[in-house]
Amino acid sequence: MNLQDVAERAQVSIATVSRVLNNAGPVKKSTRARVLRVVAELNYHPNLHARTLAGGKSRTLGVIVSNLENPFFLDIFRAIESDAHRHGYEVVVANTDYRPQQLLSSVHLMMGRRVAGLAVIVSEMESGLMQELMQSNLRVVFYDVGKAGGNISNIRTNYPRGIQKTVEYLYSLGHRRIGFVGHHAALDPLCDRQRSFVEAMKRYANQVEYGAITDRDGPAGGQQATRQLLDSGLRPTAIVAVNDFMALGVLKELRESSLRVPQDVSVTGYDNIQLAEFAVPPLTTVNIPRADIGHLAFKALVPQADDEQEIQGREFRINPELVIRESTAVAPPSFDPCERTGYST
Amino acid sequence: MNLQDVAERAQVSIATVSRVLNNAGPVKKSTRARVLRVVAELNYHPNLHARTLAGGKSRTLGVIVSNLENPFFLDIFRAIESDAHRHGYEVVVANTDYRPQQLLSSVHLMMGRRVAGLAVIVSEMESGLMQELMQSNLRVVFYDVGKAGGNISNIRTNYPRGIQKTVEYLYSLGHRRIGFVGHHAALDPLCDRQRSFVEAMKRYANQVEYGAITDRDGPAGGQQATRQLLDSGLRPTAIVAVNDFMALGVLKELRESSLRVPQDVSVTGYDNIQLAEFAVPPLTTVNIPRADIGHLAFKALVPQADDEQEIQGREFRINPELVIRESTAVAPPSFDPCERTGYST
DNA sequence: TTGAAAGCGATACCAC
DNA sequence: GTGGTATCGCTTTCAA
Repeated sequence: MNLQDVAERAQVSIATVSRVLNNAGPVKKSTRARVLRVVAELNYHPNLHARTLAGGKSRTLGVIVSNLENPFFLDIFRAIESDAHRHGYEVVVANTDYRPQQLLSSVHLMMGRRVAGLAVIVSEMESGLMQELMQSNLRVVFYDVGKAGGNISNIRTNYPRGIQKTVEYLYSLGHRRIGFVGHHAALDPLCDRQRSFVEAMKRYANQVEYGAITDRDGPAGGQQATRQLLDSGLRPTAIVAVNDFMALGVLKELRESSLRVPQDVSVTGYDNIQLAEFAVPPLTTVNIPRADIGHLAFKALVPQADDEQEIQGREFRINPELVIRESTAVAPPSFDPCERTGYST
Repeated sequence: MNLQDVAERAQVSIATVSRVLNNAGPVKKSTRARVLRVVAELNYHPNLHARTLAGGKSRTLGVIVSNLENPFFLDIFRAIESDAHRHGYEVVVANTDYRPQQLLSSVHLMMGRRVAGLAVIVSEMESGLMQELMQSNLRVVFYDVGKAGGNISNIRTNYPRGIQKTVEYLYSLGHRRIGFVGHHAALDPLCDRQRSFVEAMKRYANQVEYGAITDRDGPAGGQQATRQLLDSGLRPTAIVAVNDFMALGVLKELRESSLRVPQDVSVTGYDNIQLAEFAVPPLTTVNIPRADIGHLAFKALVPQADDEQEIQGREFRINPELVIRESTAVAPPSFDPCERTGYST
């Protein structure tokens, strides 16, 4: 069914039907009513592909994330979507599962859709794609990667700073043997996170750090990595998880190993997703305001009328704040002060 | 940038470029190479809107869910998406947040996109929309609602059966005062779930049931409803949550009220999402195989070559199985056997 | 206030 | 093998 069908039945031209459907141009009230009636009768819905093709403009935003299952990404997506809807935009989301190849094809798919803007909130960004995006004239906003300028905006949260605050806090509680639990070490941005941890540890002389990296984000991955960590021989008094979602698994493995949190081992997460409050015990973590990030992303992609100036190519900074709950406490007295070191993946 | 640009630069007609891009029809190897080189140089990506418009077919599936945040829905979506990608389809997802109005516009949006098929996995289905969908010739698959036939398939999980198994089990453990925690009682399908609980309870004479319904799916909603339940005066020895996601909040509220699970109060969920295993204590729940549901949905929407016959309008049934973990135990001795009854929302 | 017609960027059929 | 062109369903001038 198409405009033609509606037009015939309503005894008008397709141009008129189009005007009615778009509230564009003058239409006599009676004609308008008649057209609308026919549209309803026929249950007609305009072909959006034809519409964007003819119209030129897209009114659709693309959002690409690494792992929709991790509430961190979902929250950002939802904030973008809500702003978008409020402004008459649609958004289509793509999930990459941390696969660079999937990211590439998702980006191309979005380009094919001629989206009005693209938010790339992923951990698997690679420089080649970065280049391609910069050369395109697609409006893009990145998360914690790349630099602003031209068609590119970005949002930075300073992960190292958050980790540093965490390590500092644990140190102040007397923790010396601290383990790190992460995932996908092969991806640059995630490797950087791991490195942030190592750097933070270095600031405190004679520290031992140990990391276990798994290939899955999420509770199951966190649990597996923790098992590794415990088996490694290091007996950490604290474990820093790369994010809250993984920390959930850390807690579980400790519990199953009869280690009490926080009496025996302290645990920290990152992001402050809602589940962090529902964990047992509630997680000490670093707050990253996902909703704000979503709103900023939207602003970066859709120039607002009331914006003082051109916002294209802007850089936004977000400050990570430590949120202390019940998964951290003073380090237990050290029964076995033998120091070991090592970093396995 | 369009086919024309590529064609000119490669010194061929747009028809040839199209052939190359679609691997359709014969093209001389050298021409093909030249075209591909130009495509790469220009970083050209075909306009998908034009493509679907011209081609007629869509190669995109629509998925509409009530709450992406609830892993139940996300898991189904991911299964559909994975099958889709394997078969060269794309999928676009829409979230309704349990709002019938949002469902309606999402459906219309999908129609506008001329999707090849639509999976409607929601709790807010209303009969009017149902009718509209049946009259359209869009291939649709529903979850736990409507009946198969024509362009409509559906997948049924027999929620009442699962709840009955749960209540039966709790009863066998000696529980008599059982509370129910749900959300969005105004929506028919969710109201049915609540009713399933009441029915199950009725099978056991002299039973008291009490329900607290909130307006949010999820842990926060679960917690709030549980507080209501505890304040109500009924002192339940068991709480049945409408799903695992809410049960997470139930557990938290009980913990904060110094009620031990399962010693003081037993708790059950529904769905068997992964988080159920990570809850403290791990949740007794009813397994609903989300991945299978996703695969079935895909099968219902995309007729497979190797399918013995027409699968359109088929009905799939799924059997809910009780999964016993550690959140349920024998009912504690009854200190206060005063019976109360009531059902608040 | 309305209609006719020129695109939008592809696909696909038909010639050559 | 390759090119020309009708067509998909809509938006958008331009005339009437």
